Amino acid sequence: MVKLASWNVNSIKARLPILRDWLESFAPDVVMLQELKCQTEAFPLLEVESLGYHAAVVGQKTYNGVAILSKAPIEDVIERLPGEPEDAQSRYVEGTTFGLRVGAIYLPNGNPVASEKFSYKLDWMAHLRDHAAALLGTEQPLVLGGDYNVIPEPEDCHDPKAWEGDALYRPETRAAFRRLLNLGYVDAFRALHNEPHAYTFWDYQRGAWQNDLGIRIDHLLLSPQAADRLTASGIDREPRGREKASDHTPIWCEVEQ
DNA sequence: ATGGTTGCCTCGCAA
Repeated sequence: MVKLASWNVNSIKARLPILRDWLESFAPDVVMLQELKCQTEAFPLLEVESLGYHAAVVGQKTYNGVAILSKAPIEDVIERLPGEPEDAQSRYVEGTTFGLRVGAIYLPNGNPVASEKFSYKLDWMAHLRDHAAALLGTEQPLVLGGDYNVIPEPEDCHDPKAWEGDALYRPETRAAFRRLLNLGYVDAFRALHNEPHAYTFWDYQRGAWQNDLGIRIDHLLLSPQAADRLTASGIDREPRGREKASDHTPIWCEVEQ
């Protein structure tokens, strides 16, 4: 069994105490991290290695930044989304570990919609789709996980009306996410859970966590060969309730070896 | 319609 997780930590430095506790207690084999908000050289590599993990890190000062942690070596790492070779933003890292091809994704937020940020998001999603399609051709078990900044369906938020017009819920955004699924990828959470209002992100503001006013925007997408082996999935709400929490909480799945 | 919060790092920007 391989236990994989994804977590937008909203600053690796600010989250290090919670991350350390969670790695020890939850003990995932593979973790996809987003929003490191630090340069690659500033990543706490020794700390992570002392907890028993290898790491592939693509950092950036102040913004973005992604990593894969794994209890096994990570091979054949790529640090950019193919098709976005000159992307100045660190939003993608991919490698092979435990016999799985794993991609860690921090998809652009895209707000405000009436700006170039939204077209950047849609372009990025088109490139992700192209790459995800190419990967399927390899017939490997694939896990593309991360903060997609996409609310797939109305039941993935508390109040769809409140999200109308937002880049996370725009029809173009949801269609682009469906185009990814339509290639043959499976949402590891939705494949095994049909309950609505299961969230992965709660805003720091307006008591969103206390009132469970969240959104489900972090996803683990599995290729058919990985989905065949899916045995469990879930959302670990525990870290979101802690002091100095990230605004996201970890999602996870288990696949048979 | 606005503001509320966090993290960066420098007092504004992104989320």
